[in-house]
Amino acid sequence: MTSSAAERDLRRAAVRVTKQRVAVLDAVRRHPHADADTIIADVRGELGSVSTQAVYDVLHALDEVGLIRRVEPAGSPARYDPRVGDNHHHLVCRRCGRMVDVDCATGAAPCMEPVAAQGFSVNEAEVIFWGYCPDCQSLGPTHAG
Amino acid sequence: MTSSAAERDLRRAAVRVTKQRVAVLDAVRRHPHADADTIIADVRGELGSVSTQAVYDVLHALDEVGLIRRVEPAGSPARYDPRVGDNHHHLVCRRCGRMVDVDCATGAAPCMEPVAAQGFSVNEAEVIFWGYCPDCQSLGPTHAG
DNA sequence: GCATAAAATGGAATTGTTCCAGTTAACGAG
DNA sequence: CTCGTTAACTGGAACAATTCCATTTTATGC
Repeated sequence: MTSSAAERDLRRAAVRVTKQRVAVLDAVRRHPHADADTIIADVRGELGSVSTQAVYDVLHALDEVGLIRRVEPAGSPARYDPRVGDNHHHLVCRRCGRMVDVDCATGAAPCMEPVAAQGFSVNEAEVIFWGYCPDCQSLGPTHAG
Repeated sequence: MTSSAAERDLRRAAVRVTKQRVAVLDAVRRHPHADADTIIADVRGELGSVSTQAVYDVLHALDEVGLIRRVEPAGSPARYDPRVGDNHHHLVCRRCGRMVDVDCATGAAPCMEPVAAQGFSVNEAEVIFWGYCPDCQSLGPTHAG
């Protein structure tokens, strides 16, 4: 088996390369914004078996070295985003939970403005837009309307 | 005991007024951005005893009628904010979890811009600024640096 | 190949929150 | 102001997502 993209990226990030790690990174890339359960299921499909713990460990490790990004919308388990290195934001459907990327529409990181508000030193602005995805608009809100 | 502010607000919101509800609303107002545990402890201090469930129920009810607002920063239990009706955002300390309100610094709801992005209909923009509070800046990051 | 430290395993434990069935209490009608 | 209806509260069990722990396995440097 030749060196996959995931494998190279892991090696470059100076972390040990294991089949579990390669599989998890590939899974996140195949399913952008998926939750841990989805990743675990996908990885099990690839490798036959992996411990739940291993997947959580890998997701943390990948997040730490910046190969993936953890996003945690209110009321949802954590999601994992393979797109990193830019400061894009997210749009989440209130009904089905679907999540898509959005570039900061008003320019470069407009929301970083209040850098020194109340004596805080701010280094990240996390923006989540809530609404309804195309499929769910017709159906109307199920709850939390 | 005369009708308290909390009591009046509840009545106006057309929900039943119970001592638990009054106590919870007062507790949230006394401790802005507190989590459920803190509210439960405070309410128990006031009333002697309340079921955990009752407090959760009330918090949900108050959120639903718009008397409080639920905020859920990543990695933290839900917090409850008594300030409602405006679209202010939050600043959260990575070290101690302290949360403060911030008005949207770049004008009126600048982050609502991508209203129709990708076919979604957006009706809320949630912004969380991450950084270090004045007290924690000197101490440096404990983790997640 | 061998040593060693990092990663994976499996199982139990936590945390925050919700579900459920039964009891209590608020409040509108009489 | 008593009664009935229905919402709210109680207590206890259940749950989902995640983490902790001790042990075993495995990737990588020498």
